[in-house]
Amino acid sequence: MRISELAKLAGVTPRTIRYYEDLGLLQASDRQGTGFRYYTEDELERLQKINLLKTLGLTLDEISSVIPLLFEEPRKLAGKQMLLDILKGHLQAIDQQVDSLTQLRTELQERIELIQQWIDRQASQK
Amino acid sequence: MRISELAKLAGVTPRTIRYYEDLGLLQASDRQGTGFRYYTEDELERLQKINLLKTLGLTLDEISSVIPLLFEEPRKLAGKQMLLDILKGHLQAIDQQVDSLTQLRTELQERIELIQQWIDRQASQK
DNA sequence: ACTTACCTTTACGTTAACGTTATACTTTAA
DNA sequence: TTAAAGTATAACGTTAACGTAAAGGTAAGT
Repeated sequence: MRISELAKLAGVTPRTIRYYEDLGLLQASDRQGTGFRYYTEDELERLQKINLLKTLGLTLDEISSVIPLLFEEPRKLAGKQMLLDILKGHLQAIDQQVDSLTQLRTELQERIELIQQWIDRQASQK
Repeated sequence: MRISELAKLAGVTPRTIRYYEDLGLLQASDRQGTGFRYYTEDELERLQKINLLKTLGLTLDEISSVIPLLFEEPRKLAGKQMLLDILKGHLQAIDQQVDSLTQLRTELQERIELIQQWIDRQASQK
């Protein structure tokens, strides 16, 4: 597929895809010289993963350091204990984020009930 | 306390605090004319909440719409069913984000184990 | 070969969220 | 009451993550 189709499927614009290519985040699977860029399902999957990481609050810079660890073949990554530590660091960050979200969730829930009570009380008062 | 102390406690700069004031996100508890701004624990708590929401990926604009619902007294919010719906929307968004994080967590975990196996295999091979 | 619809690069523009001066004013302590 | 340390406003600067417009190149069908 070409760039516009990929863009639609991923919910972004062609400009965004080219921008990611400049950053080294996403390469076209086929390209001859300065011709059109062609993509496959693999690039779509990778792009969707990038979008997911963005909604989780990561910058493109941070994503650049995580994405390879998720898509590169293990044997190319192996031999580097450091990478394992980085991944484990991300794991911890995720756990902490889940904790924060869970706490915020509780707080929101309490607030909702409080306001609901207020509404109910006003309704029964007239 | 004054602006610099609040800034330190919250891990931001004074500039950031004034910027939030411009956006209507955080008001000083005491202010005479153009004199110094004074803050209390309440503002610290609110500022920390803002920081939390930021790490969760919300923009300051989005935070502006959530913060009042968390800190305003219920009776001022009541009477507006709409607000309840907004809060419930945020609840759903949080649940979805937790799901995404959980899935990413699993993926990371699998990756870690894969790489670990590779390292172990290489170690036992010499 | 030619049209049509997309695509290419280049380059300047935009917005959010502050950083960084510069200049003047407030507080507090001596 | 004056010196030192912190703070005030105003205004221009910066970076990330694209948007947008211009000028030309490509691919596919006819």
